[in-house]
Amino acid sequence: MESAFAVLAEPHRRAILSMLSSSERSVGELMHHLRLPQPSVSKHLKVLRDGGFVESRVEAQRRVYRLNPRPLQEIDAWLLPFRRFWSRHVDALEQQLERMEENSSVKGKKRHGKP
Amino acid sequence: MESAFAVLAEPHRRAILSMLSSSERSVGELMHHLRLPQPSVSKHLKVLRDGGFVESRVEAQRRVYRLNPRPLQEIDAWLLPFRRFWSRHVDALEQQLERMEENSSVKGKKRHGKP
DNA sequence: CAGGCATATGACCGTATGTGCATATACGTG
DNA sequence: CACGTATATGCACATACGGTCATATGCCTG
Repeated sequence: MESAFAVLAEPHRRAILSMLSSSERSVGELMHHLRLPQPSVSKHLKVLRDGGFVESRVEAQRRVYRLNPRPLQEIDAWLLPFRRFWSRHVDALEQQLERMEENSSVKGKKRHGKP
Repeated sequence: MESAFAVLAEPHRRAILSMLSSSERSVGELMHHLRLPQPSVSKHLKVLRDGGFVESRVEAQRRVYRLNPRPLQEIDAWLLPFRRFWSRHVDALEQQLERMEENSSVKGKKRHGKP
């Protein structure tokens, strides 16, 4: 698993993180919410653990998982240069859209025809 | 490809986006920088196009690609709830770290107790 | 119009990944 | 100590993905 993004590529894993952002949860709770068999949940949790997204606490037989924000903070940091980009280019993009509109309305067509 | 995160899971694609954040580039330029065969570059560009991350402009035989910030903005938006989480918990985490420090310095990375 | 450059697309292959099932492990309780 | 609950792990399988090679398409130039 090379990057935090690869971990987040999986919808169930994002769902787990979202659930954990509101509060800690046991595997059973996650399982119930996600409507996913327990082994799947455990495996996703392993990926999340290995990626540093979550940590677990043992509570009797339960493992209670909680969020660890660091990897998400790294993603936040990765976005930084792009934020500069889009704040610089907001107006340029709007102009671009206007140009596209007045230029043609057939943007869906793929010009593959042969002459 | 179900999500923007899946698109970003690929390191070469992130590299492409980073390159495009500084300026537009032709496929050839990207190819040269990434040291990747041209078909690979084109395929990654297709994924990025389908995901809305980039747009291309035709310039003679060249296709010049530029960044489209929207999908990245969506990711930025997805991070919002987590930002609230980590700003709420920064101090808690610091306390946690201090506790761990004063508790023991030999715990290392035990995480997976083996019997 | 032929030829060449720039890019896209298709087929094939090896590998990684998510899922399901079966099972192992750990813990609490009678 | 046997049993049930809660979670993790190993195996098998199908699928998706990235890389490579070969080829198609598009455009420019002589």
